[in-house]
Amino acid sequence: MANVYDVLKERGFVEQVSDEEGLRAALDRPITCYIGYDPSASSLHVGNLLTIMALAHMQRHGHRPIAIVGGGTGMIGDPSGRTEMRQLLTKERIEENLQAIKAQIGRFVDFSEGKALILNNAEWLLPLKYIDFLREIGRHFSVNRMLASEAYRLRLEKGLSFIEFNYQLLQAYDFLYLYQHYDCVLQMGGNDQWGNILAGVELIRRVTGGTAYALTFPLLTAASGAKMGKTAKGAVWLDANLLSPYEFYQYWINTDDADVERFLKLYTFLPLEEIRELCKVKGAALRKAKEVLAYEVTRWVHGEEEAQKAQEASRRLFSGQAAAEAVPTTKVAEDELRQGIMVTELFCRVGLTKSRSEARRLIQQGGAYVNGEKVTSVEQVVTLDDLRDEALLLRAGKKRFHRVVAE
RNA sequence: GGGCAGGUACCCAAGUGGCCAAAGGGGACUGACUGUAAAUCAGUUGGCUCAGCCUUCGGAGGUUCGAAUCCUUCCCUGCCCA
Repeated sequence: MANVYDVLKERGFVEQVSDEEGLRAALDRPITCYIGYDPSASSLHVGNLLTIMALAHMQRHGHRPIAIVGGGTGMIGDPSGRTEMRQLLTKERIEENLQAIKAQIGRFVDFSEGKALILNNAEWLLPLKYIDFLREIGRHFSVNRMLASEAYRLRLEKGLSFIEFNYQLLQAYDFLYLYQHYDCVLQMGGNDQWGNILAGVELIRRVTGGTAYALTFPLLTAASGAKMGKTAKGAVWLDANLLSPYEFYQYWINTDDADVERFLKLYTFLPLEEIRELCKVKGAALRKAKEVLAYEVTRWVHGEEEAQKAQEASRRLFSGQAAAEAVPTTKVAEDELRQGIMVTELFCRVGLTKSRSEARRLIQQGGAYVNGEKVTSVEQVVTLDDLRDEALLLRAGKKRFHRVVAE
């Protein structure tokens, strides 16, 4: 079997490694590795998906991945890469999120028979004794060095509270703990975690004399510069309740030309030759590759059936046909429709616009459509008669659709 | 605890008694062009019963015909001192 390191490297997962030769050699035999997840939200998002892909690759190559859900570190909040202190979450909130995330990761990684583990670092972090911790772990950290690091320099200008300053020690301690109790020798994470991960590698060396490795993934930004998995409307969630499979599919099919190949390598398991073949073309033909990307990722996250529905809905909408059920839908009382609803009100209600003023503007700018026909007046009213096949298709701009049904 | 500098719309950032729903930039949205891409150009970007009205400039009070702008007080942040 190929060495995972080579697989990860050629698919574009590797940004930095602490000891390339050493790690590659270590990966010749099954090892245990880990990635930490932050329980600050009840769902993971596309940004995390990259790291889940990495865990999946590890597992497929016979290694044992551990997913740490940061029930303990989540109580602190990582200052890296942030300019402001994050809001501290309550214990209850963290516990809820943790359960949700645990279930989510389970869909991508096989946790049966100890083939992978999912652990909550609260288990060993919460019982820590302050003085003991300072004497055993704290003494290995140089404040001077921490302050000099890139991760903290930014925050030094904006302010950094003591609680956040401790984050790195805790994450390093996690790694040490996993090294000692689970034989875990590799920690991976986004490149913003480089400093924290290295701190762990070093702590392991100082405390045990052992060797551990660090590997970071590129912090993905789309060619547009936007952070991966973030849209103006918020994160691209993996949870179907937070973001429907249709919308998820749309996110991917709208990928920049320049990103398609890179994303196919990172977010799908398609063989590299196939990906290269798909991306050989230029121009509009590249849309085929985007379709494959959108379909594959949606399938991996939401399952075959949902992926098919999303794809079909997408194809139909953009070829001018009626709306399929997978399109985001809002129910409106039949009585209300019978009496008639202002278009501005309707666009606002289904979330296509944030306010009626915005809907009004949209109409004035010629970007509002009902059943494919441009809305020409802000006064326009929609009634039951406008239903086609029991549904109403609203469109804002070029590609935001919403379906309305009566109930 | 003391001194200083700050807290403006999604973000950055002007404004320092009326001409301020608040410059400029970023972002976002719409239109043109297109390929559900990018780039480019143009417009829009607090709310509403929209030629008008209402609510915003850290919170609460106050001065004034009139405040984002002045005063009091409270909260928060940074820097310096302890």
